[in-house]
This record gives sequence, structure tokens and C-alpha cells, in this order.
Amino acid sequence: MSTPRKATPPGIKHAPLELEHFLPYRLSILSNTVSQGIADDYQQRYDLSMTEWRVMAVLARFEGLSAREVADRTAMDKVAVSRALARLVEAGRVSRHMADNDKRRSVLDLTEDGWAIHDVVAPMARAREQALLDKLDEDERQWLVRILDKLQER
Amino acid sequence: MSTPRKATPPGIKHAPLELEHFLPYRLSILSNTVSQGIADDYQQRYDLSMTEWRVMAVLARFEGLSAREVADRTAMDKVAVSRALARLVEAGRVSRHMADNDKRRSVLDLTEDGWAIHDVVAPMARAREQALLDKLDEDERQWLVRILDKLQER
DNA sequence: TGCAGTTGGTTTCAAATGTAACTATAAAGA
DNA sequence: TCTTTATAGTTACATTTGAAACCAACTGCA
Repeated sequence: MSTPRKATPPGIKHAPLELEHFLPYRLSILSNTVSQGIADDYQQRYDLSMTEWRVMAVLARFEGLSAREVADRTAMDKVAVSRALARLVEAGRVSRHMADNDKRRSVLDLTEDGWAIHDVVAPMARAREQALLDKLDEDERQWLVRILDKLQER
Repeated sequence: MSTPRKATPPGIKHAPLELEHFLPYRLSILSNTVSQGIADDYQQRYDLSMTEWRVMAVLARFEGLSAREVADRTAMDKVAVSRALARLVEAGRVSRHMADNDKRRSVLDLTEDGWAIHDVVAPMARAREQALLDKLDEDERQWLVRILDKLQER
């Protein structure tokens, strides 16, 4: 154990990644920081998880979705959605009733309580986004949108 | 339950977030897609988790770090690092010995096996990054770096 | 010295998450 | 119609993750 078993051949350099310039890493750090920041605004206050908030946000935007459609729109998997919905319905923040044309399908909506929370949290989320965008000038904001569009293509 | 308890005042619109244009959401989707893509390259093949790979990547770049320093550099918490290291050491991919000036502190390095894995995975990660960057033209790439720098300020 | 506070790191326990199996309904084909 | 296959959603189990408690070693200071 104390003697090196084989010296690294002199010519080989290993070329480690420079994480601080590595795009996937930078994206990950940035994304986590931002999402966590927003979550800090509502988590304790409303006992609301990030996934629950995402479900609420999409139901605010599109009323009457099924669980499956929520999953599609949030890029969450259906089990996660099912669990988030169980808590939200239990807490009286989302109403669920059966679609009359298809008894498997649920029809989901925010309740009044759900809307009340939404109407507090959504502006806070927007404010966080704005704080981020404020670091950029107008040119940069436009490039950012264009760049994100291209990176997400396909 | 069947009678609405209070009608939503007619003037109030609720202003839901448009997730598809909401920056934090877009960043999250993009980041997860990219990181998961890279992870697909090594997870099954080397039985290596994403956190383990991150630890290896940072040890490739900076030899002899302590666990604490790894945590700082990866923005992971120390419990996650501790667990990743336990597996990596067990698997013979990282060596750990005690710092002689401070017996709490560990001195961590990739082993030969660790380097061998690194030297396969790092180029794959770089290739993924390149595939992403290939979607942009030179202008856009430069703006992206600049924008990320500004977004991460402070 | 010797005590109080801090730091590096691991362990423990609870909560979150993912995978696969399962139930119920619906749709499609013979 | 009867049988097969697909879909919506939940449940069960195993794994991962995070928070807090914990232990050991170090530091500062009386």
C-alpha cells in the first residue's frame, strides 16, 4: 500500500474538468440556487413542498387537468404527482372529482384556499425571477431567452 | 360543500405563472435534462452515482483535498460527501488517509482505478457539453458565458 | 494546564423519491 | 360479445436524501 504500484506514465495528463467553467455544472448550481430561493418563500409558511407548488402552479394556469396532464406539463413522474395531489386534496387546496366520460380520469382544480395561496406565492416567485433578471441588461435578457430556446430544442 | 362559499370577486384575475416562460422553471428543466444525460453515460457502466462522480471530478482537479473542501467545491452538503466518499473508498476509487497535522482531517486522492474511470468519463462529459454548445453559434456562446457570470454574481 | 467553543466527519432517524406491481376503467380486435 | 391490450392512478417496497445529534480532535484563552 505504501509503494506506488505503477507510476502514472509521464506523458499522460488526465485533463480533469474545470467545473467552474463546465456548463452542465454551472447550470445545476444556478438552477438549484434559484429554485431553493423560491421554495424558501413558501415551504415553511404554507407547509408546501416544491412538487406541490409546481402542481398548484400548473393547475392555476390550466384548470380541470387530469393527474396525467399535470405530470406531462410539469415533467414530473406520475407517482410524484399522485402523492403531491393526495396531500393537496387532503389539505383542501385542490379539488378532485371524477370525469363523467372516463371514470379513471380525475378533474383537478384549485379550491379557494388553493387560489389564496397561489395569489400570494406566485407574485413572490415572479419577484425572485425579476431579481434574477435585474442582474442583466436588456440585451442580455433577450439573448438569454434566445439561447434557452436553442438549448432546449429537440 | 356544494354551494360556493364566496364567489371570486369579478375583478380579480389570479395571474398564474406561465411556466414555459418562467426562468427558474426553464433552468430547472434544462439542467436536469443535461445532468441526467451525462449520468446516463456512467451510472450503470461504473455503478457510480451522480454525487460520486462529482466528488471524483473535483478530486481529479484538486488532489489532496479534505472532505470539507470537497463539499465546498461541489456545493454538496457534507453528509452527501461523506456517503459518496465511503462508497468510493470502499470501491477502491479514492484513497483516504489522515492529515498528520490534524487528525480529524482526511487527505483524499483518486487511486489508479479512480483515475482510469475519470479518464473515460471526463471526455464523455465534455462531449455532452460540446453537443449542447453546438446548438449555439459563437456569438451566443459568448453571451451565455457572460450571462451566467452575471446571474451567479454575489 | 484545563475548560469552552469550534470544526471535520459519521451516524441515526425521518421524510422524499423511484421502480415495479397492482386495481379499475376504457378501447380495440376477433 | 369476449378477450386482449392500453391507460389513469395508487400502493408497496427499496433506496436516497436531509436534518440533527453525535464523537473526536483541534483552538483559544484564562
